[in-house]
Amino acid sequence: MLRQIASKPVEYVEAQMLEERRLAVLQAIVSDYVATHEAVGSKALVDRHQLGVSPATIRNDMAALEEEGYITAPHTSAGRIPTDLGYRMFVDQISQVKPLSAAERKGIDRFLSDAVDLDDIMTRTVRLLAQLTKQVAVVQYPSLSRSQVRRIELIPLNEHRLMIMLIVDSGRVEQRIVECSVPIDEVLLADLRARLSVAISDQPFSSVPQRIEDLEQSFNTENRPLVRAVIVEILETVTAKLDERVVLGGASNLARYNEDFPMTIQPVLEALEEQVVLLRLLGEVGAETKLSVRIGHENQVEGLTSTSIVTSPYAKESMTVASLGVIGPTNMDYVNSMSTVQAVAQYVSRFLSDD
Amino acid sequence: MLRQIASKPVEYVEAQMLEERRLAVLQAIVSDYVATHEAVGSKALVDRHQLGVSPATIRNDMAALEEEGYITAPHTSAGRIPTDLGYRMFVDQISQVKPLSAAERKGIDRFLSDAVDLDDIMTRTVRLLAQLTKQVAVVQYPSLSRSQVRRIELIPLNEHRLMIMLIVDSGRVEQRIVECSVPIDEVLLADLRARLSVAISDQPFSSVPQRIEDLEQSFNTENRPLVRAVIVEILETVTAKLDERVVLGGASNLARYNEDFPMTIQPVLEALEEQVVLLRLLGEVGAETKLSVRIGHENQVEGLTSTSIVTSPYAKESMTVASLGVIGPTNMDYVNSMSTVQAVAQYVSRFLSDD
DNA sequence: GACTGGCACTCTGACGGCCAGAGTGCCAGC
DNA sequence: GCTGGCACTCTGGCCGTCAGAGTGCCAGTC
Repeated sequence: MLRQIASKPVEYVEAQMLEERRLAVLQAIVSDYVATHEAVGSKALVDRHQLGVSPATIRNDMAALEEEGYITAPHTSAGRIPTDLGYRMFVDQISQVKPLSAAERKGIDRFLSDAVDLDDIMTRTVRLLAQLTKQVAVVQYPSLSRSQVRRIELIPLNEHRLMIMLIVDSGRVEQRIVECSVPIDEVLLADLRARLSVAISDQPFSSVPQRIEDLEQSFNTENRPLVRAVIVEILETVTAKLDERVVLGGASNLARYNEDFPMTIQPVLEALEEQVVLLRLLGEVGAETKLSVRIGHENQVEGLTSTSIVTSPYAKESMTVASLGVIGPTNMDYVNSMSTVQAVAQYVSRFLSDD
Repeated sequence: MLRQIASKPVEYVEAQMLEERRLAVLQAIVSDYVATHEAVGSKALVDRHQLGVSPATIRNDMAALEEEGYITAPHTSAGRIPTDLGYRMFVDQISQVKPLSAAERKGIDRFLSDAVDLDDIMTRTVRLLAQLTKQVAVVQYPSLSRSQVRRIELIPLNEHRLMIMLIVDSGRVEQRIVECSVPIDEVLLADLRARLSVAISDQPFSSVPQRIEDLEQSFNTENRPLVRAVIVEILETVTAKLDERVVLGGASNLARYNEDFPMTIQPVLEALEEQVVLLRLLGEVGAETKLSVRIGHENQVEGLTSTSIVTSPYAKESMTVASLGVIGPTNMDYVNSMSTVQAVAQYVSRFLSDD
């Protein structure tokens, strides 16, 4: 788990050894603290880990680590706890995430494979994540902005109402209802549907606006109000923020941390109720292509500065479409969270792709 | 707010007066406790309410009320707090719910009228309820079992995949995907769609199974696999439990009660994460046609025996379609919760109906 | 120069005693 | 049936104390 150190000239070896032990100490502090949620002292450290030196030595290392900002003492005579920076260092040292056991993988596989549609996949995924990590899970629906329109349907509901239905390659279906002042003409509708279909079928969402903006011109003046109304609704659907959906699960896990969590959970719950906030959390990392960890204050989001967030994008046919992840206290079990999030993201990607 | 008492023979008037004062005392205790969340004593009671008697007298009444099980003393020398039975009595005494102020009504109206579709109405409603009552809100989607099929569409996605789309009068749209082993024949599809449409359009969901079960017989043997697959999916959609959707909001309000709430919030959060539980809560009262209040242990649901639930059904065109409500501690503000839930239910009904 | 054992120092958290405050139950009197 | 008075009780806050844990520093050793 520790970074492998290449061989160096002899004179540096000793200094390197020291450096290496410091890292080991930091790592030991983090893992002990994550396990017990209690400040860890020098004696406990040498007892529980094979560090090969005395507590006094460790104390010196700890003083140095504190100096460097990796750990901090809650008060004079308690042990040390990691700072956000300390967690960051710890996480960065994890070169490869621990693979899940065969049983775990099998469990994920089985749980997801029963899903009947996209909603079901999302719901199951969020439950799975929450259950496996014992934390709050978030799963973003495949983003429309990275999807393609598969098909468009215009379905008359009655004389004056029309349902627009956009079927997206990721399996999402977006509907909008248009009210028309004039009775809907079936022939016109078929024509409009056909032209819209030609214009945007199998095209990425992002290109839809430019592809349909001129469509109105090709219709008779008398028909334009309807055409315009439909186009406006499509544009709204394509651009509206609410297209981005997020599901949340395992909020009750937050309550478990109540005892040793430095803050009340209310601000966290509040933040989590804001879709916008969640999207920002997931979206910010969307650009990246791999597992991402944000620790404590690294989250700019108010109310979540005492939490850490582990996210991973997932893909459909090798195209990243959205992200998922878990949110927990900064003293969460990073190793487990990271491996679980990664594994689940892989499975979801697979299910979406060979769907 | 108190029950009006009809005139009685003279000899009963005095006893009736006593009875009446007891009720007033109970009512005063409940409203004080709800306001302060602190056990209320006899002196505070006479100070804050015009009871016209001395604390000592009140103490006698309180002793009687305690004897009867309406209130209880946390310990020898604290004030009294209402029992579930006491709240029940209090709630039953509320003959008519306080109407909301014009401003409040206007606020609700404005907030809901911006909704663009059913999802939006549900989301807005849940937020509104949570915000107005400062409690956890639950809103059930219009139940499919009480809805009618408005229209059915069969949309081929590619040669082997077909999307079934059921459009429901309440505005919900249910989709299912069918995989076909044989290539989909457009003509057959149009035929099937037409016959399905005749069979179930504008029919209640509950009658769908019997209406389509024989449909398969009228097709050629070679086409039956596809027809059967489609019918099976429709039946699943119609009967599946997951049709019943519930949205939840304002969970962060739970955290506010942390301090004076006798229990931890974890079991409550857990219960609220179970759709099944929520549905049971809302469903049990679904049969009733008006505002319903369940107090403390009256909820059989594990984890929610220290909470009270105020629900109201809402309707579309005078047909009850689902319920909504709020969940809070037993010492919630019943008067406000009841009037808000009722008002919101009315507004939602109105929006659904003149939709 | 790095490590170690020892020692004095400090801070927390648990425990127990103390006391004021609040509220009750009961009783005698009106 | 209501009231004022009184003794009683329980809680919660406020110390003071104390053991335990952990540190920082220093002098000594390899």
